[in-house]
Amino acid sequence: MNERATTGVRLLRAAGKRITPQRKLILDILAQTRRHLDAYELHDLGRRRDETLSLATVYRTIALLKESGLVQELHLDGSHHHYELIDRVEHAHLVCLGCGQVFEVDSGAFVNAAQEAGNRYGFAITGGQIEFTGYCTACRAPQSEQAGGLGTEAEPHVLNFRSR
Amino acid sequence: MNERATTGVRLLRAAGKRITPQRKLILDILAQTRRHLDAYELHDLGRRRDETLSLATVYRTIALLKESGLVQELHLDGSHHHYELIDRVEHAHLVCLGCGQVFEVDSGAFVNAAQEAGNRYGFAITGGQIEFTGYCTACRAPQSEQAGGLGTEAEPHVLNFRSR
DNA sequence: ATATGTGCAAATCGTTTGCAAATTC
DNA sequence: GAATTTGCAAACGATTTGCACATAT
Repeated sequence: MNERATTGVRLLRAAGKRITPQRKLILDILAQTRRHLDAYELHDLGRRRDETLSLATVYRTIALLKESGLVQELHLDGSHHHYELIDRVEHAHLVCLGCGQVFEVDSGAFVNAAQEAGNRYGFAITGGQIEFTGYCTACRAPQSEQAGGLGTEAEPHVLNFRSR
Repeated sequence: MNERATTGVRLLRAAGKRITPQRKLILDILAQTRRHLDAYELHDLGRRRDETLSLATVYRTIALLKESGLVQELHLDGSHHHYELIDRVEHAHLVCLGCGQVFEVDSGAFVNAAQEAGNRYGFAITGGQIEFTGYCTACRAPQSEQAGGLGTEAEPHVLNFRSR
């Protein structure tokens, strides 16, 4: 079992929750998958290792992990949710309206701005989601472009794509 | 009819869409309401001026306005969507996990960070949503009870994430 | 005149829940 | 052994859709 999953198990146990094979399985899948998974995918992947895993358990486990602060719920599109293990590394999501891919980018600047905004309004920030829509390099090409290209274009980390 | 609503009508018309009393009504409500409305509220408010307005039309109109770029869909909680007329003023949302209130904070810092991130990755940003969860000043005080058991330990993550 | 939009009711989709059996502590 | 968790199927709430009628252009 992945190290991140092991950490998750420890935290769950510390929170007084029982450790079941289903919970371990789901944690492990979340821990070793780079993409943002939705409940259906989680169920699907889970069944490859435990055929009897039910969708209801997937949802209940997700809820548990959310409550325990281990998992973050994302709203990448209007129709359903995606989930990811909460990482110490803050990041923002860039959702391409052309191909549907989701890119993850570091977001130190956003976090700083958030911290500042929080302080200014007396609001204690515990988490959040930063998401931008737009067009990735590939999807931009066919149309008019804008001279925004810097010489050095870093490659964002590709995570996931989905058609609706 | 509100000025913002009038602008909306003009834009719709320009997009080759027909202007119906229902659409005007919904635009007008969106334009003069400060809160972020969900479909149900929109329907409810709409009916006060047109009793026959159907929920289906509300949804269809929202979809139309989204497509036309007039309305933004927000994911303020896990269960359903909220909508707001798109404004030129960028802002982030602070969602209080205690009372559920949504605070809007204007923030140039986020916009700058977004612009920079976009350039860096060759991603053309067209819109987005910045949302943070936490506790507002009023809800901050009452927050340490949760001692759900024997020796339960608190860890770095904020527990007790609440979804509505 | 004709394409488009509407209300209604039924359908769909993601998600939640009641219950009895199975499992963890 | 007691309390919790599971799978199943049915229930749910938000959103969508098929259809016949009404309306905007």
